[in-house]
Amino acid sequence: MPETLLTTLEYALLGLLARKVMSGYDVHRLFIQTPLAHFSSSPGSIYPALKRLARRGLVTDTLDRSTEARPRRVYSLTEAGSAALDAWLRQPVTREELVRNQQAMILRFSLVEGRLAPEEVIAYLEGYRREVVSYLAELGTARDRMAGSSLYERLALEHGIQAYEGQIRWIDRAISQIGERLGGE
Amino acid sequence: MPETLLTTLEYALLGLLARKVMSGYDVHRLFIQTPLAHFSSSPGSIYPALKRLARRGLVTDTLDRSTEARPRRVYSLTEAGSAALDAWLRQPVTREELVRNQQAMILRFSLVEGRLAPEEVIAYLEGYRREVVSYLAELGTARDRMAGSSLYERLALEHGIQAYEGQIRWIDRAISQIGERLGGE
DNA sequence: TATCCCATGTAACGAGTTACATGATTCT
DNA sequence: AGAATCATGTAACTCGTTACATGGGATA
Repeated sequence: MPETLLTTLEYALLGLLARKVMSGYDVHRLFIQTPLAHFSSSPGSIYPALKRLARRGLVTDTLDRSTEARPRRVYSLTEAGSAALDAWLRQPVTREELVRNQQAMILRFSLVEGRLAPEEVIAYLEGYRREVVSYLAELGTARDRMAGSSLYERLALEHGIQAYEGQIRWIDRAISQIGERLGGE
Repeated sequence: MPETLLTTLEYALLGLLARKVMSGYDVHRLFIQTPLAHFSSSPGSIYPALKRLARRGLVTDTLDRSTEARPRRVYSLTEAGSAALDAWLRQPVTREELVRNQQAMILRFSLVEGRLAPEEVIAYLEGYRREVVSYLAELGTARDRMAGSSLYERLALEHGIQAYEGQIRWIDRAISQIGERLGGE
């Protein structure tokens, strides 16, 4: 039913809260420190996003007074939040995402541990691969039509093409590594 | 003086209008047809952006009644617009852009024809390369610190690392091709 | 004592998205 | 005649950004 009702940031928060309970400030520090999924670490985005998730019933907030003098507002996933996260993780890569929202695409992959079976992850990557191949075909014909353009425009298009070709190589490696883990058990 | 006062879309519009006079609808069609710089083609973004540029004096609009029954509102660059475009084209790649706004980075490159000297373009690419190398070093240490993470998280980080490595290869090729053109004249 | 970091937020603003609106022209 | 396309826009909404505000605890 819900296709993509939440923003990428909100799904990222669900994914983080699925692992451990966190406060807004914990998220803030994580976004500053880790290069994974480079979101804005500004409180003006994080706190409102957590509030929206709470309003929708996907997370609950509790005031933790135990540890420190000042209470921390910590958030944890609800059942509904967990379900929404899983539904999102199972969404295949679309052309739209490939072109405009690669961040979401790879974020989703990075959050599947313990939530999707390895076979499902491989299926996700195979769908991703199909989209890249199909888009590369389109970029190839675009390149052929570009004979009259400037060197710089052609190089810019090459930049995109080579980036997607690199993604295919990554996908193939990833699939084989996940397969190894499957076989090795 | 103006660092980045305009949005990426607005700079893209300046770059297009630098080549030829266009109407909002022309831009719309271009964004639909070409894979270069995949912006939204919705009129709700294009028309307001053109109006903003006009309000700032970077473009002028004139009603073209000659060609068709319904007048088309066509936009052309002003001197100030041309200067703003050039200033933007000369801005080196920053870490921030590398991580969060690659679109702008490559868009800028694709628009330099006839506006920047090949030597300037090569300098731009060398700056771009330095930023990638420096960021890759950081990602490498992040990977080393990730020993405890899941296979998927590590693969997600590899995705980023390999993408940036691919960019270095593209930069080197681009520099040598531009150099060839320089030498061949 | 003053200043920095922890930790939480709010307010104003700007830009993009979606959806709607309009009317003319060309195609079927 | 009706549908699709050309061509221009507007309105409502949401989200993210920037900047500001607050106040406790630690450090100089």
